[in-house]
Amino acid sequence: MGITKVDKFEAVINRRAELAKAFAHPARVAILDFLSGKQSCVCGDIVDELPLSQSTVSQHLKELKRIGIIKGEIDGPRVCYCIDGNVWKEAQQHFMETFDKFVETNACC
Amino acid sequence: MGITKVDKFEAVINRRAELAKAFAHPARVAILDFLSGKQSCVCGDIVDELPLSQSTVSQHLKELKRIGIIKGEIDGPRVCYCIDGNVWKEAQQHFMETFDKFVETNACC
DNA sequence: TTTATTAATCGTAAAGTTACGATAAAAAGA
DNA sequence: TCTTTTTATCGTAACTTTACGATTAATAAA
Repeated sequence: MGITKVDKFEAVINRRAELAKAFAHPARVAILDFLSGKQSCVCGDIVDELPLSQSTVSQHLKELKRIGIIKGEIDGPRVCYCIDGNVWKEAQQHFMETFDKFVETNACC
Repeated sequence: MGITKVDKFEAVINRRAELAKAFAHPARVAILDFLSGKQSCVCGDIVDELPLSQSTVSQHLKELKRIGIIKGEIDGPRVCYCIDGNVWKEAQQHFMETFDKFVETNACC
């Protein structure tokens, strides 16, 4: 099918999966890494940073915007992108909760 | 195409994306959440926890095993699953580095 | 030995993802 | 106004993912 049964899971679970999806492709990891390393908006040069075509990069940026983890603002002929601090924190919180839940014991395989 | 150009990115970037992929589907989030909440291996009843068929769950478990974040051990007719502590830590480290890199400033959109 | 039980694998259908070139749109600059 | 620059969108191809039922394999239980 290729269709994820989102309606069968709780909203938190789905949101967690969606936020993880932002980081689940090397191009998006590279984009987010690039943006998070800057102290201000990045205008224009994201495509030059990636080994992919302009349309493909644009598609990945669209997906990141859909998830909400980045914001884009039109600045003349260019577009300025940056991390959305609130969603970034939301993601961080989700992952922290996830990782903190596991406590290793020796009762295991 | 649907084929990710893994060869165009650094190994760290690709590994980071792969680890995120473990959390990028609600079924896998639910499985990992279930396993990380247990103090020992979970034998058998993962399928009952999920609103998906046995074969679909098995497929997700296979993917998680491929990534390395869970381990499976045969125990009679059942299989016991648990989180792989080392890979769990590896993922935690990757995400911590990722999230810590971004420092919010007011110079932005 | 025969019969459950449990999980993996197979086959397959449907939908999603990734990628690119071409085209369109929008604004700046000549 | 015309051209250039930049990004989004369209169209499309190829591959991947998700999902399920059916089957197989392996072990335990009767």
